[in-house]
Amino acid sequence: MAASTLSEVARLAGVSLATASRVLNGSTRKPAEDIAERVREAAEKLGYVPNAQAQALAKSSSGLIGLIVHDIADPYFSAIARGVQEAARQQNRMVLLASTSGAPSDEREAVAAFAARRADSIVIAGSRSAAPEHEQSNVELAAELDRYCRNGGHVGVVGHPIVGSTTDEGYHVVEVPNEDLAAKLADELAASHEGAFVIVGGPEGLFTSDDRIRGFQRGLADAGRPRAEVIRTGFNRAGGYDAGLALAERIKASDERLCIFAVNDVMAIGLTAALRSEGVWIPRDANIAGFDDIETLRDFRPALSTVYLPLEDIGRLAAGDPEGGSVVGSVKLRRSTELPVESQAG
Amino acid sequence: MAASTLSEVARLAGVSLATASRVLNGSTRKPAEDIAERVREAAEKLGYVPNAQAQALAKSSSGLIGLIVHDIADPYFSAIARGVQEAARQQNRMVLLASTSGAPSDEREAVAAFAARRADSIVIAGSRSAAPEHEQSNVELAAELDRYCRNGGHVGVVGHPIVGSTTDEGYHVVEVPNEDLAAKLADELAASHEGAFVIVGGPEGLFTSDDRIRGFQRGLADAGRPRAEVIRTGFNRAGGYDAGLALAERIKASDERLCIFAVNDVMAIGLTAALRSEGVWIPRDANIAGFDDIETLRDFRPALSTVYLPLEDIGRLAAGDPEGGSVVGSVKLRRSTELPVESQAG
DNA sequence: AGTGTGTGGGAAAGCGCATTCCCATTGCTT
DNA sequence: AAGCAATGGGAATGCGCTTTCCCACACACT
Repeated sequence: MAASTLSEVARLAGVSLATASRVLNGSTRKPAEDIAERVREAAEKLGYVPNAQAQALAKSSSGLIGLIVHDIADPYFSAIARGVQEAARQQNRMVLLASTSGAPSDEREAVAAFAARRADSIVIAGSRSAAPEHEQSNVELAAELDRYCRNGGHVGVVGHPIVGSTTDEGYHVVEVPNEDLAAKLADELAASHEGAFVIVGGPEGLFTSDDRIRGFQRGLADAGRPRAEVIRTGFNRAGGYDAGLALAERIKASDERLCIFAVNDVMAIGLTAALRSEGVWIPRDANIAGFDDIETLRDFRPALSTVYLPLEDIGRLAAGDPEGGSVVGSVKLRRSTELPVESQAG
Repeated sequence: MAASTLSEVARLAGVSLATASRVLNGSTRKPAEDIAERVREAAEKLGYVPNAQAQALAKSSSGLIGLIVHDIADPYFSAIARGVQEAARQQNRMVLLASTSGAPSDEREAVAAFAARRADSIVIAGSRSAAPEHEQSNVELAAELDRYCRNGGHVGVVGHPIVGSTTDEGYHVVEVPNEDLAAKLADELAASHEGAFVIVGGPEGLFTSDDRIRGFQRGLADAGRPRAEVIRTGFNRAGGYDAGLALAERIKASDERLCIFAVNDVMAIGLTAALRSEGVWIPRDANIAGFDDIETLRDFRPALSTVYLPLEDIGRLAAGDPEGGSVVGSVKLRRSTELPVESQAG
């Protein structure tokens, strides 16, 4: 990646380095117009592209925003990424991407890499995990982030603060009202569903999942309904699918009508697919609700009852949109939790 | 983003800058173990994080891969992004992201920004457009890329070469057999569908779309079928939806059975949604096929006949996976293009 | 005419690091 | 024991740029 340099431009234009710099890369001092023109011409002729690395080094600000997600191909994360990307564009920065499949140790590595690149800020979008096997890595991650913040970095976290983090200067958490929204969802579902509820959740310790489970249970309790049974599985489509296979048995074996809450849409889709493959129809034989209101899945039928989350805004906020704002979601009741019409119910 | 520097570490460890550098950032020369240990201790104590910018400047290689997509939240692109991300990880690099909504002028800007950051390579994933209003921007984009390549950059393009590009050193196109696969799809569909075909394509000039249209027409011709009518619309869900609304009228007005090929899955989904909202059922009243076999949409029902594309591999290849490999897709016939069972046909 | 003020270009000092070159030391060889 | 290569640490240079400081000059003022 060799390219022509500022000093080449300066030489060709017959001016000093300082002048060339002032002309080409916005400074407070504006050289005379005739000189400026000569410099611009020279730059054009040489195909000069300023070296951002060198600029960053000289003025110690890289114009980079680091984004950490579990999986960029997951629609939940790609929606957030879009928001981050937009914010970056507005701030005239660029987004550095890191996917970690959720392992805190990978996240730590990513933070270190971002810190090495002197990213101006870091956005961590994946859900935090309090699982015992992650404890050690979490501590290290927290340490890495603290160090980053102490050195003047800004970090925006979606959902929950990093476990064990001590600093809070430069620290910024975008609170997602997972628990409240899940409670509200439970409440609204309880209004139309009389049977039992089952929750299909992610692995124990995953905050996002746990929050939604807790909220849902609270909502049920407030509505005077018994606690729902919780099935633990993977926090992705495959997890939902597995749970679906297990539940299909139960549904076919009894004639109790179940309302199943999968803690995210992608899981709900997997769940539905499994049930369908076993001959269980939604909403004929059971009800299903999800969470996130993923855009790509809205055309899915039966339309999924879910909770809308402004993912793009969340990304924007985490990336430090100066406008600020807070996260409000809303419950979307759709066909997947309607009572079956009599004529279909056979 | 101030942080402790190598020279601080060196001073604390009581060694020279050179030695500290050799210890901490893999060099061919390995200092003695006791000294190395002292340096590492000092680094640890100071929380030293090497400045990648400075390293890049010193050894002129940034470890960055630039990725340009139309929209990171589009599942097509996020799947490719995942592949790029993986390749980057293997190469020990990081991914710089840029979304451009498909405007060549934005793409040019992104390339310039990547060049400024001295990205080692650039991956351009969005489809090229030959639309007249983009002509000027395309020329500029090509120029920018040529310059980047001339300066030693590598670029990987998915699908088609940049219009008007002259260089080919460092230039690398991942060919996607859109046309052939579309032809094959048409061929297989022609085997079971007797009525007319309609193609819902993107705007004229968009290569990916045009290729698929051309291929589909060729496939029809080879199967001895008349050319399909082509409807031009947006290359996204909204475009598909609009086309669906228009087609619903026609379908309801005649009793001819249509097979509609939407040039990508997301459009096909929009199309289906529109038809459904107008009371047209798939596959009862018409057939629909898409393209891409987007993972998230596979659970969609009626299951979409489509063409599988190894998007992740495509991303990996474009990012310069040393393993190489070529892109092979395959036709997936599913329920959306099956003939309706008699009992449903009423 | 002499001093003051402002204007605008240039020289040079870093920013944090890799790397080349140099030199002192050590351990061998004959 | 003298001469040699090999080993390993340090000084210094440069990567490309920004920015401070300095200086020459032009103009206006008393």
